[in-house]
Amino acid sequence: MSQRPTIKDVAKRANVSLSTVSLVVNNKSYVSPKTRERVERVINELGYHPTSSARGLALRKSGNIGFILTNDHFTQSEPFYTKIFLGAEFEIQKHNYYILLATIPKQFNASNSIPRFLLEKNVDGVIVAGRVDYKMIEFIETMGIPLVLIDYKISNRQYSTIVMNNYKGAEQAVKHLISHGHKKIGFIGGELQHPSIKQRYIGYSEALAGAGIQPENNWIVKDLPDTRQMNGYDGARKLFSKKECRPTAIFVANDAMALGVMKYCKENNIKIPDDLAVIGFDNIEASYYVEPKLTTIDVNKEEMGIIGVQTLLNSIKEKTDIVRNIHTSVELVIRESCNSKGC
Amino acid sequence: MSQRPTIKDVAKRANVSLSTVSLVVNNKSYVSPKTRERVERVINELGYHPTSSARGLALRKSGNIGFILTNDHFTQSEPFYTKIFLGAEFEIQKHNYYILLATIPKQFNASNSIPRFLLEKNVDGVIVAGRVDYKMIEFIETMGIPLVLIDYKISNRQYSTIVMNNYKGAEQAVKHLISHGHKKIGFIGGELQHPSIKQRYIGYSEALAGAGIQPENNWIVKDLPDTRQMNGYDGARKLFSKKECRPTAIFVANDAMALGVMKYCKENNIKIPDDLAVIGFDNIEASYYVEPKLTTIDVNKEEMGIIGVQTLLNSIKEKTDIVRNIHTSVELVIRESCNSKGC
DNA sequence: AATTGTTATCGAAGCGCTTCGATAATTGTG
DNA sequence: CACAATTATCGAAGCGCTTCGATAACAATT
Repeated sequence: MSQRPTIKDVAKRANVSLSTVSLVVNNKSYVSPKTRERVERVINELGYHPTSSARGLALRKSGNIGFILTNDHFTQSEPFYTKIFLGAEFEIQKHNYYILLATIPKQFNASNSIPRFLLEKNVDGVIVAGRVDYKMIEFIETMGIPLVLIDYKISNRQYSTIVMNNYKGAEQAVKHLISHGHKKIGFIGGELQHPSIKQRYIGYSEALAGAGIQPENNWIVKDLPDTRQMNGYDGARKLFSKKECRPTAIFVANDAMALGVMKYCKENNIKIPDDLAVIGFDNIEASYYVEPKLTTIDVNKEEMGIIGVQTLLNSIKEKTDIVRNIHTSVELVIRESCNSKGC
Repeated sequence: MSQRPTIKDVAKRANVSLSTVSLVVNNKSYVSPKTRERVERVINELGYHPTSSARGLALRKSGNIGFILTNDHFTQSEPFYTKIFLGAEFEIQKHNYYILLATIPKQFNASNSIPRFLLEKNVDGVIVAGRVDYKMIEFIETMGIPLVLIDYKISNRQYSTIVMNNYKGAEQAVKHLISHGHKKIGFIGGELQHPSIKQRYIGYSEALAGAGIQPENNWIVKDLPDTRQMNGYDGARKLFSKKECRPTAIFVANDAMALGVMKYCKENNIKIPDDLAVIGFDNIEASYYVEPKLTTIDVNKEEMGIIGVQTLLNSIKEKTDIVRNIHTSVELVIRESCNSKGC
């Protein structure tokens, strides 16, 4: 079984020195077109690929980046983080890096939760996806490793961050409702201290303001304890308990709650979209299977991963600590839940 | 900013040679307890960790193993493969390896679907999870890299394989029904050419035989085109269209179809578990949320990952090509869908 | 006391690559 | 045409580790 070829084999066969081969491979410095071409041919003939550990040793770089998330985020059935990871994985290939994935427990514990690649300094940078214990972030910071956060915004601290454009998504949703003639557009949401939800609420408010609509207080439910489906149900009940001047459309802060709203409507004979238009946010899988299909805002998860990688790689290249905050794109997906004409 | 310590720093500080430090770290050969202790102390003081690329270069091993699955498997909402990966990741840490994950398209294409870690020989072994294009397998084989398949059995070929114990699971399911007094126990399943489903059917048959029960043909539907929910629904319809001698219990070959069966029953006023006991297989998330909660067979996904890693690491250590076929454990989870007394 | 075996430590070579500085070949300039 | 500047190639050192073979110290056996 022949060993895989090394740079030496290539050099010998192409009748050049090791250095020249290396220069060709990394296309650096001056190499004449003839020799470059010859070396490249030999590389193809032999199927030569540089060994990453040798290269890593010489360059004092690992060629890896770390990807950290909590294991409950990773295994949740909505493949949100999985898709972010997929985007990252896709992008990283182009840059000839590898991703080392580490899942950590929700409760961080310095003695056993630290990914080995950090201890061994086997990564040139780290992506953290989703909320993790802040001590984890601190640890990475003290190691001086470039860091990018995806879908996790830490206020008061300066980290490069990739988040979806919640504001714009909300705005689009509301504009869509307005374009259908709706004027009485309600909002249902909870956990307003959560930055994403807050941005969605702001987007809602400003879109209305932009259209010259002054929302009434009883169109709005924003004191729900969290963003689960049952709270959407409760929110709808609260909202419809007040008889006077009901909204004809509702922007719900996420799909899970929107499903709850729809459930309430079904049970109370409120027809969607005829009596009430409903629009959600997130484009979870269930939003497609519910009856009627939910119109919602899609988040480009893969893009979040891609941009995350690009941002991290930039931070690795430049040595300065530029902090970038990026809002990734968001898209209205029109289905069946708000086809009504507003009244 | 002080560089991270190397083996040299440790040696100097502990007043020994590089070799001795290396021997301590890998605890090989003879080192006197005193020096060992001293070296270890210095290692802790400095926070020394060997650099994996240097080690990899010297040992001509990467210290990585590759984990390959198709991207649709990875992103499906039931986190089956994700959990297998998680188990693998958990186990690999103990052995000081890293996992490099690569997702490949369903349609294999030799020019761009080959994970980079294979081309660069940057892995010491590979795990393939779930069905992938056979050309992928062949490619790995020709590279002479140790390989373990998880949840993917290829007949006629000899690969180490980790699959759940479908036979035993089916047997347990049927025995559970029998223990509730059921004698007329039906089977609904499709895609019998699929090895897992086939094993489940065999387990069903033999469990009945073992109890001295001769199943009647019209208790059994096994010609469904695939294993999706709607086929379970259809299967139930077929089964209940024949009036004579209905089963009092059904073992459905997977939860998805079981859900379909339950839907049919609900629509046709067949009460579960009173009129009909239903048991599924897989323990998907929805099986917990359905009404009544589905009794089913749980598959230990993490264990599959763990055993997969152990098996692969064994193959890497021994140079011989021992082929191991392992059936991982499976567990009855009793919920609400077969609490009836059989008639 | 001489011989053998065991235990402990070390020096040096080598793993496959990058890169600095030296040198050689080529081209451009006045 | 002489000289400088540019382009092309190479040798050697070094990245941080493992390991072979040598040597030394010590213990056990005749």
